[in-house]
Amino acid sequence: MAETPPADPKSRGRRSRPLRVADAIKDWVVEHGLQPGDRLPGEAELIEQFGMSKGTIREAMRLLQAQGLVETKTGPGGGSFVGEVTRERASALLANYFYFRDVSINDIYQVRIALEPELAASLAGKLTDAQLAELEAIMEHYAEPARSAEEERQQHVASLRFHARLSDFGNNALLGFFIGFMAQILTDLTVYKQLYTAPNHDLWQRGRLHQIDLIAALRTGDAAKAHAVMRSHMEMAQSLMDIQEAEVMKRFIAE
Amino acid sequence: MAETPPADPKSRGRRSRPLRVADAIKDWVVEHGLQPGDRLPGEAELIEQFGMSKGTIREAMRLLQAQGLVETKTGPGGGSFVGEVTRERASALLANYFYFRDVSINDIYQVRIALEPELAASLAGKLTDAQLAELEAIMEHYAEPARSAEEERQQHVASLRFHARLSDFGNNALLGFFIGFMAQILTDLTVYKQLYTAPNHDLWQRGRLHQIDLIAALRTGDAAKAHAVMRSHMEMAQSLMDIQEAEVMKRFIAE
DNA sequence: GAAGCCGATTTATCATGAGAAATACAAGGG
DNA sequence: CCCTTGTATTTCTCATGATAAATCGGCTTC
Repeated sequence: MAETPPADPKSRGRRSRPLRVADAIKDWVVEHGLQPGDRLPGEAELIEQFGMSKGTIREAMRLLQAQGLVETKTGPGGGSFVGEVTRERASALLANYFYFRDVSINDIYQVRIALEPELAASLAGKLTDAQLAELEAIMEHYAEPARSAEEERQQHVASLRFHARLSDFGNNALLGFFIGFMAQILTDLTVYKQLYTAPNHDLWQRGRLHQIDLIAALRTGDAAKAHAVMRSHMEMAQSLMDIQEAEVMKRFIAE
Repeated sequence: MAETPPADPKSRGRRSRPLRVADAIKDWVVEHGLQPGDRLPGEAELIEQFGMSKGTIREAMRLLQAQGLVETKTGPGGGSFVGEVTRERASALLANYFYFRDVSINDIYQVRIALEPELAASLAGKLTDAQLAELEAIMEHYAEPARSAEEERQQHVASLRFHARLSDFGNNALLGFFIGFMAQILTDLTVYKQLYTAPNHDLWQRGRLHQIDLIAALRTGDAAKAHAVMRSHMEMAQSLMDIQEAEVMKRFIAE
């Protein structure tokens, strides 16, 4: 139980020492099937095991920390722990990839139009009453039409939270992440870039009806209906957004 | 031009110093619009600018390095440079997120079925002759039925490369990444987990016809046909794969 | 004159030790 | 009983020096 990572990465390779130490620790976590929250050996132990200096070990831990694989705490009972890679963190890391690549709002909606109806259909008849209630609670945030740009923005953010929660309820983690990632990007764009500033009563009404219909279809288990409603909803949302051209993902560099 | 990052992150905050230094460097890159390959200040300069010790600065650089945002080289003209976040690296970082979450082959195919036809349709009539030729060249790798499990595996990998290249040709970087990510995961599963070991002449023939039809539809610009063919192809591939249940993404911890 | 070698220089990398900050837990005072 | 205070533990930060890696430029050689 008091086992510690193997000391072999001392062997000369082209990779730097911190990289090799990080590799060794990752392998060690995998082999021992450690779970998020489990404690890793402390700095002192690692120094002893690997026979390397404190700085090298610390740099290795920073590498792992940046990937969200470990978290460190000071104090008694502190140390390094296997980290929980949250969706937020994974999204932030992924956003780096898009920093130097142009992604327009329309690009995001091309993917949303393909994925969101798929999710809705697969969730029809599978949600608990509590989950449906939570979704309806979120909808309360836009039960009334917005009377200002600021209110409109808040409603839009709430609407995106609706989609993000829906993606959490599915049992397909991959699909859930992709949808959640896009919802987060759009949320950030809405908040920081002040998107969506033109309240429109007619579109608000149609959007709200969509979600009411969607909830109903989800409740009754009508997959085809859920798919169709979500598709209409996405297409409407896209037509609202595509005024904004080539709004890119700049400024989304990870934490 | 010889400007260097601001020295303000010395201010006391809750975030650790390396984190604040990393933040400052990222902001500096963004503000100055630096491109991949551009040189960042050397260690010595950063030490001076931030008024922090070498170790702290190095830990900050390791944080950025782990995210693929900087690369370092030794020697004259060496130093730290703005890094290129490749699809491989972004995929590896994202794979960490799925390490503790079960993702089955069927989950991957649920997303592929939604996305790949969308990509094919949007690419119809938009590919150059050179791109079409490259795709046909990849298809040569499975022009003949496989006669062994090993050959079958190689053909499957080639087929995945076909999809990955197709995703590169689109002008939607988001859609391209998602598809490329899944192709990479499936490739790794095929190579390391020895998936797809049962050659089947009938299915091989149908799969090949799909891709021939797809190339034709892409060439003539028949978006609806491209969409339909790709959908059939994905559904067939899924039926081949779903023997493997709940094959998870373990062992895909980032570099 | 061109190609290949080789050392000088620049840069990151590794090591060590001392001390500061942060935190949990327990003991003492109101 | 609650609040404060002390103390042990652990990471975090700093300072400095020595080492290794990689490249540039001049030199030799053909």
